[in-house]
Amino acid sequence: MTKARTHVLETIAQAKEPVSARQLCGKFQHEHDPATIYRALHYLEEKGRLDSFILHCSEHGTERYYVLHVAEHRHWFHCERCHRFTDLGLCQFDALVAKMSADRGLTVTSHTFYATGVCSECRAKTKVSVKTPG
Amino acid sequence: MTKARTHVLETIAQAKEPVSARQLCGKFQHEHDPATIYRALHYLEEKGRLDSFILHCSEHGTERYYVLHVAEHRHWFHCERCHRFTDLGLCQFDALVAKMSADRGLTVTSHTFYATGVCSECRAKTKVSVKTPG
DNA sequence: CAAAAATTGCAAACGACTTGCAAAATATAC
DNA sequence: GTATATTTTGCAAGTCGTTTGCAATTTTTG
Ligand SMILES: [Mn+2]
Ligand SMILES: [Mn+2]
Ligand SMILES: [Zn+2]
Ligand SMILES: [Zn+2]
Repeated sequence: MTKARTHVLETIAQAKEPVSARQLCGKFQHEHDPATIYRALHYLEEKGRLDSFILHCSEHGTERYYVLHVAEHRHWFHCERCHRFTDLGLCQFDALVAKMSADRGLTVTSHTFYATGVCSECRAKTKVSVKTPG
Repeated sequence: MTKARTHVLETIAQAKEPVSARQLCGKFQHEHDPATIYRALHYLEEKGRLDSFILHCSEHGTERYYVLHVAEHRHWFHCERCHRFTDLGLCQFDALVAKMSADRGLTVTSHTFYATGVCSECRAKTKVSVKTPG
Protein backbone atom coordinates (compact mmCIF):
# COMPACT_ATOMS: atom_id res chain seq x y z
CA MET A 1 0.00 0.00 0.00
CA THR A 2 1.43 3.34 -1.05
CA LYS A 3 0.94 6.47 0.97
CA ALA A 4 -1.80 7.80 -1.31
CA ARG A 5 -3.77 4.56 -1.20
CA THR A 6 -3.43 4.37 2.57
CA HIS A 7 -4.68 7.95 2.97
CA VAL A 8 -7.69 7.30 0.76
CA LEU A 9 -8.62 3.98 2.37
CA GLU A 10 -8.23 5.24 5.94
CA THR A 11 -10.29 8.35 5.25
CA ILE A 12 -13.14 6.26 3.90
CA ALA A 13 -12.79 3.70 6.70
CA GLN A 14 -13.12 6.39 9.36
CA ALA A 15 -15.99 8.22 7.67
CA LYS A 16 -19.51 7.49 8.87
CA GLU A 17 -20.96 8.19 5.44
CA PRO A 18 -20.08 7.69 1.80
CA VAL A 19 -17.19 9.89 0.61
CA SER A 20 -16.82 11.47 -2.81
CA ALA A 21 -13.63 11.83 -4.84
CA ARG A 22 -14.13 15.59 -4.63
CA GLN A 23 -14.02 15.46 -0.83
CA LEU A 24 -10.85 13.39 -0.93
CA CYS A 25 -9.22 15.70 -3.47
CA GLY A 26 -10.00 18.63 -1.20
CA LYS A 27 -8.65 16.93 1.88
CA PHE A 28 -5.40 15.86 0.22
CA GLN A 29 -4.91 18.74 -2.18
CA HIS A 30 -1.46 19.50 -0.77
CA GLU A 31 -0.39 15.87 -0.70
CA HIS A 32 -1.78 14.10 -3.74
CA ASP A 33 -2.84 15.00 -7.24
CA PRO A 34 -6.51 14.36 -8.13
CA ALA A 35 -5.34 11.81 -10.71
CA THR A 36 -3.62 9.90 -7.92
CA ILE A 37 -6.77 10.00 -5.78
CA TYR A 38 -8.89 8.70 -8.65
CA ARG A 39 -6.33 6.00 -9.42
CA ALA A 40 -6.22 4.98 -5.76
CA LEU A 41 -10.02 4.71 -5.67
CA HIS A 42 -10.04 2.55 -8.79
CA TYR A 43 -7.28 0.36 -7.38
CA LEU A 44 -9.02 -0.11 -4.02
CA GLU A 45 -12.38 -0.87 -5.60
CA GLU A 46 -10.78 -3.32 -8.03
CA LYS A 47 -9.08 -5.06 -5.09
CA GLY A 48 -12.44 -5.36 -3.35
CA ARG A 49 -11.69 -2.99 -0.48
CA LEU A 50 -14.22 -0.33 -1.54
CA ASP A 51 -17.71 -0.21 -2.99
CA SER A 52 -19.17 2.76 -4.79
CA PHE A 53 -22.35 4.17 -6.23
CA ILE A 54 -23.31 7.20 -8.26
CA LEU A 55 -25.73 9.70 -6.77
CA HIS A 56 -27.14 12.91 -8.14
CA CYS A 57 -27.82 15.88 -5.91
CA SER A 58 -28.98 19.23 -7.21
CA GLU A 59 -26.18 21.12 -5.49
CA HIS A 60 -23.21 18.81 -6.04
CA GLY A 61 -24.29 17.31 -9.33
CA THR A 62 -23.57 13.73 -10.24
CA GLU A 63 -20.70 12.17 -8.32
CA ARG A 64 -19.45 8.75 -7.34
CA TYR A 65 -19.39 8.00 -3.61
CA TYR A 66 -17.26 5.39 -1.90
CA VAL A 67 -17.76 3.20 1.17
CA LEU A 68 -15.73 0.39 2.71
CA HIS A 69 -16.61 -2.95 1.21
CA VAL A 70 -18.59 -5.06 3.68
CA ALA A 71 -20.22 -8.46 3.32
CA GLU A 72 -23.78 -7.11 3.38
CA HIS A 73 -24.25 -3.85 1.59
CA ARG A 74 -26.31 -0.94 2.83
CA HIS A 75 -28.30 1.84 1.18
CA TRP A 76 -28.31 5.53 1.91
CA PHE A 77 -30.48 8.59 2.08
CA HIS A 78 -29.01 11.91 0.96
CA CYS A 79 -30.30 15.20 2.38
CA GLU A 80 -30.69 17.91 -0.27
CA ARG A 81 -30.30 20.59 2.43
CA CYS A 82 -27.24 19.62 4.48
CA HIS A 83 -25.85 17.05 2.03
CA ARG A 84 -25.21 14.47 4.69
CA PHE A 85 -26.10 10.83 4.30
CA THR A 86 -28.35 8.82 6.58
CA ASP A 87 -27.78 5.09 6.77
CA LEU A 88 -30.91 3.21 5.70
CA GLY A 89 -29.54 -0.06 7.02
CA LEU A 90 -28.86 -3.37 5.36
CA CYS A 91 -30.33 -3.88 1.90
CA GLN A 92 -33.87 -5.15 2.19
CA PHE A 93 -34.50 -5.38 -1.52
CA ASP A 94 -32.96 -8.74 -2.30
CA ALA A 95 -36.20 -10.73 -2.20
CA LEU A 96 -38.03 -8.17 -4.30
CA VAL A 97 -35.16 -7.95 -6.80
CA ALA A 98 -34.95 -11.75 -7.02
CA LYS A 99 -38.64 -11.95 -7.76
CA MET A 100 -38.62 -9.17 -10.35
CA SER A 101 -35.64 -10.66 -12.16
CA ALA A 102 -36.74 -14.30 -12.01
CA ASP A 103 -40.12 -13.39 -13.52
CA ARG A 104 -38.29 -11.85 -16.49
CA GLY A 105 -35.33 -14.18 -16.87
CA LEU A 106 -32.84 -11.48 -15.90
CA THR A 107 -29.43 -12.14 -14.35
CA VAL A 108 -29.01 -9.23 -11.97
CA THR A 109 -25.40 -8.54 -11.01
CA SER A 110 -25.97 -5.29 -9.16
CA HIS A 111 -28.60 -2.85 -8.13
CA THR A 112 -28.57 0.79 -7.12
CA PHE A 113 -30.94 2.36 -4.65
CA TYR A 114 -30.95 5.66 -2.85
CA ALA A 115 -33.49 8.12 -1.56
CA THR A 116 -33.21 11.89 -1.35
CA GLY A 117 -35.16 14.54 0.51
CA VAL A 118 -34.78 16.36 3.82
CA CYS A 119 -33.24 14.76 6.89
CA SER A 120 -34.80 14.96 10.34
CA GLU A 121 -32.43 17.70 11.54
CA CYS A 122 -33.03 19.93 8.55
CA ARG A 123 -36.77 19.30 8.77
CA ALA A 124 -36.71 20.35 12.44
CA LYS A 125 -34.91 23.59 11.58
CA THR A 126 -37.53 24.43 8.95
CA LYS A 127 -40.44 23.82 11.30
CA VAL A 128 -38.93 25.92 14.06
CA SER A 129 -38.28 28.89 11.79
CA VAL A 130 -41.79 28.67 10.33
CA LYS A 131 -43.36 28.70 13.77
CA THR A 132 -41.15 31.48 15.12
CA PRO A 133 -43.28 34.59 15.72
CA GLY A 134 -42.29 37.99 14.37
CA MET B 1 -44.77 23.26 -28.91
CA THR B 2 -41.87 24.00 -31.19
CA LYS B 3 -40.60 21.50 -33.72
CA ALA B 4 -37.64 20.48 -31.55
CA ARG B 5 -39.79 19.89 -28.48
CA THR B 6 -42.32 17.92 -30.49
CA HIS B 7 -39.59 15.72 -31.98
CA VAL B 8 -38.11 14.99 -28.56
CA LEU B 9 -41.44 14.29 -26.87
CA GLU B 10 -42.76 12.06 -29.65
CA THR B 11 -39.55 10.06 -29.80
CA ILE B 12 -39.71 9.35 -26.08
CA ALA B 13 -43.47 8.67 -26.23
CA GLN B 14 -43.00 6.06 -28.93
CA ALA B 15 -39.97 4.40 -27.32
CA LYS B 16 -40.57 1.27 -25.28
CA GLU B 17 -37.62 2.05 -23.02
CA PRO B 18 -35.92 5.04 -21.44
CA VAL B 19 -34.11 7.29 -23.95
CA SER B 20 -30.88 9.19 -23.36
CA ALA B 21 -30.00 12.66 -24.58
CA ARG B 22 -27.16 11.06 -26.55
CA GLN B 23 -29.62 8.90 -28.48
CA LEU B 24 -31.79 11.92 -29.23
CA CYS B 25 -28.80 13.99 -30.33
CA GLY B 26 -27.80 11.17 -32.68
CA LYS B 27 -31.27 10.81 -34.11
CA PHE B 28 -31.72 14.54 -34.70
CA GLN B 29 -28.16 15.53 -35.48
CA HIS B 30 -29.13 17.02 -38.85
CA GLU B 31 -32.16 18.81 -37.44
CA HIS B 32 -31.37 20.13 -33.98
CA ASP B 33 -28.31 21.21 -32.04
CA PRO B 34 -27.49 19.21 -28.88
CA ALA B 35 -28.08 22.36 -26.84
CA THR B 36 -31.61 22.50 -28.25
CA ILE B 37 -32.20 18.83 -27.38
CA TYR B 38 -31.03 19.38 -23.80
CA ARG B 39 -33.12 22.52 -23.50
CA ALA B 40 -36.17 20.68 -24.84
CA LEU B 41 -35.65 17.88 -22.31
CA HIS B 42 -35.41 20.37 -19.45
CA TYR B 43 -38.47 22.20 -20.67
CA LEU B 44 -40.55 19.02 -20.99
CA GLU B 45 -39.47 17.70 -17.60
CA GLU B 46 -40.18 21.05 -15.99
CA LYS B 47 -43.64 21.03 -17.56
CA GLY B 48 -44.27 17.57 -16.10
CA ARG B 49 -44.36 15.70 -19.42
CA LEU B 50 -41.16 13.71 -18.80
CA ASP B 51 -39.46 11.95 -15.92
CA SER B 52 -35.79 11.09 -15.82
CA PHE B 53 -33.19 9.17 -13.89
CA ILE B 54 -29.43 8.80 -14.00
CA LEU B 55 -27.94 5.39 -14.70
CA HIS B 56 -24.35 4.26 -15.02
CA CYS B 57 -23.37 1.56 -17.48
CA SER B 58 -19.77 0.52 -18.05
CA GLU B 59 -19.99 1.06 -21.79
CA HIS B 60 -22.00 4.26 -22.02
CA GLY B 61 -20.90 5.84 -18.79
CA THR B 62 -23.19 7.97 -16.69
CA GLU B 63 -26.17 9.39 -18.55
CA ARG B 64 -29.63 10.70 -17.82
CA TYR B 65 -32.51 8.72 -19.32
CA TYR B 66 -35.98 10.02 -20.01
CA VAL B 67 -39.43 8.42 -19.98
CA LEU B 68 -42.92 9.82 -20.40
CA HIS B 69 -44.36 11.03 -17.14
CA VAL B 70 -47.04 8.67 -15.86
CA ALA B 71 -49.01 8.67 -12.64
CA GLU B 72 -47.30 5.60 -11.17
CA HIS B 73 -43.62 5.37 -11.89
CA ARG B 74 -41.76 2.23 -12.94
CA HIS B 75 -38.24 0.94 -12.48
CA TRP B 76 -35.90 -0.56 -15.05
CA PHE B 77 -33.25 -3.17 -15.55
CA HIS B 78 -30.35 -2.33 -17.86
CA CYS B 79 -28.47 -5.08 -19.72
CA GLU B 80 -24.70 -4.55 -19.74
CA ARG B 81 -24.44 -6.63 -22.93
CA CYS B 82 -27.08 -5.27 -25.31
CA HIS B 83 -27.79 -2.04 -23.41
CA ARG B 84 -31.52 -2.44 -23.67
CA PHE B 85 -33.84 -1.84 -20.75
CA THR B 86 -36.32 -4.32 -19.31
CA ASP B 87 -39.38 -2.94 -17.57
CA LEU B 88 -39.48 -4.10 -13.94
CA GLY B 89 -43.05 -2.93 -13.53
CA LEU B 90 -44.65 -0.49 -11.17
CA CYS B 91 -42.57 0.63 -8.20
CA GLN B 92 -42.99 -1.83 -5.35
CA PHE B 93 -40.70 -0.02 -2.95
CA ASP B 94 -43.07 2.55 -1.54
CA ALA B 95 -43.96 0.62 1.61
CA LEU B 96 -40.33 -0.22 2.32
CA VAL B 97 -39.20 3.35 1.67
CA ALA B 98 -41.97 4.71 3.90
CA LYS B 99 -40.89 2.43 6.70
CA MET B 100 -37.17 3.17 6.35
CA SER B 101 -37.78 6.90 6.30
CA ALA B 102 -40.37 7.03 9.07
CA ASP B 103 -38.03 5.12 11.40
CA ARG B 104 -35.38 7.79 10.86
CA GLY B 105 -37.53 10.92 10.59
CA LEU B 106 -36.61 11.45 6.94
CA THR B 107 -38.77 13.30 4.45
CA VAL B 108 -38.18 11.39 1.23
CA THR B 109 -39.01 13.35 -1.91
CA SER B 110 -37.60 10.91 -4.45
CA HIS B 111 -35.89 7.60 -4.79
CA THR B 112 -33.77 5.99 -7.46
CA PHE B 113 -33.65 2.29 -8.17
CA TYR B 114 -32.28 0.28 -11.03
CA ALA B 115 -30.72 -3.11 -11.54
CA THR B 116 -28.06 -4.10 -14.06
CA GLY B 117 -26.80 -7.43 -15.36
CA VAL B 118 -27.56 -9.64 -18.35
CA CYS B 119 -30.99 -9.84 -19.94
CA SER B 120 -32.64 -13.14 -20.83
CA GLU B 121 -31.83 -12.84 -24.54
CA CYS B 122 -28.15 -12.12 -23.97
CA ARG B 123 -27.99 -14.90 -21.37
CA ALA B 124 -29.49 -17.34 -23.90
CA LYS B 125 -26.87 -16.38 -26.50
CA THR B 126 -24.03 -17.00 -24.03
CA LYS B 127 -25.34 -20.42 -23.07
CA VAL B 128 -25.73 -21.49 -26.70
CA SER B 129 -22.22 -20.46 -27.65
CA VAL B 130 -20.74 -22.19 -24.58
CA LYS B 131 -22.50 -25.42 -25.43
CA THR B 132 -21.59 -25.31 -29.12
CA PRO B 133 -19.11 -28.12 -29.89
CA GLY B 134 -15.78 -27.49 -31.65
C1' DC C 1 23.36 -2.30 -7.53
C1' DA C 2 21.32 -2.47 -12.15
C1' DA C 3 17.25 -3.40 -14.77
C1' DA C 4 12.35 -3.90 -14.82
C1' DA C 5 7.90 -2.73 -13.05
C1' DA C 6 4.73 0.12 -10.65
C1' DT C 7 3.25 4.63 -9.13
C1' DT C 8 3.06 9.50 -9.29
C1' DG C 9 2.31 14.57 -10.82
C1' DC C 10 1.39 17.43 -14.38
C1' DA C 11 -0.99 18.90 -18.35
C1' DA C 12 -4.03 17.80 -21.72
C1' DA C 13 -8.05 15.37 -23.06
C1' DC C 14 -12.67 13.48 -22.47
C1' DG C 15 -17.79 13.31 -22.40
C1' DA C 16 -22.05 14.90 -20.67
C1' DC C 17 -23.97 18.81 -20.15
C1' DT C 18 -24.53 24.12 -19.71
C1' DT C 19 -24.28 28.88 -21.03
C1' DG C 20 -23.52 33.58 -23.49
C1' DC C 21 -24.78 35.64 -27.33
C1' DA C 22 -26.53 37.06 -31.60
C1' DA C 23 -29.75 35.49 -35.20
C1' DA C 24 -34.19 33.60 -36.26
C1' DA C 25 -38.78 32.43 -35.17
C1' DT C 26 -42.97 33.48 -32.67
C1' DA C 27 -46.21 36.14 -30.14
C1' DT C 28 -48.18 40.67 -28.80
C1' DA C 29 -49.19 45.58 -29.51
C1' DC C 30 -50.68 49.08 -31.98
C1' DG D 1 -49.81 44.30 -41.10
C1' DT D 2 -45.97 46.30 -39.56
C1' DA D 3 -43.36 47.53 -35.37
C1' DT D 4 -42.04 45.73 -30.89
C1' DA D 5 -41.29 42.51 -27.33
C1' DT D 6 -40.59 37.61 -26.16
C1' DT D 7 -39.10 33.12 -26.92
C1' DT D 8 -36.35 29.78 -29.09
C1' DT D 9 -32.47 28.36 -31.66
C1' DG D 10 -27.51 27.31 -33.32
C1' DC D 11 -23.01 27.98 -32.55
C1' DA D 12 -18.95 28.29 -29.88
C1' DA D 13 -17.03 28.29 -25.65
C1' DG D 14 -17.13 26.88 -20.95
C1' DT D 15 -17.87 23.73 -16.88
C1' DC D 16 -17.21 19.73 -14.10
C1' DG D 17 -16.13 15.12 -12.87
C1' DT D 18 -13.10 12.04 -14.45
C1' DT D 19 -9.41 9.84 -17.46
C1' DT D 20 -5.10 9.47 -19.93
C1' DG D 21 -0.24 10.20 -22.05
C1' DC D 22 4.04 10.82 -20.60
C1' DA D 23 8.22 11.63 -18.30
C1' DA D 24 10.05 11.53 -13.65
C1' DT D 25 10.19 9.21 -9.30
C1' DT D 26 9.64 5.29 -6.43
C1' DT D 27 9.50 0.41 -5.59
C1' DT D 28 10.39 -4.30 -6.71
C1' DT D 29 13.11 -7.96 -8.68
C1' DG D 30 17.19 -10.47 -10.34
MN1 LIG E 1 -25.07 16.71 -2.02
MN1 LIG F 1 -25.68 1.02 -21.67
ZN1 LIG G 1 -30.09 17.54 6.24
ZN1 LIG H 1 -29.14 -7.89 -23.20
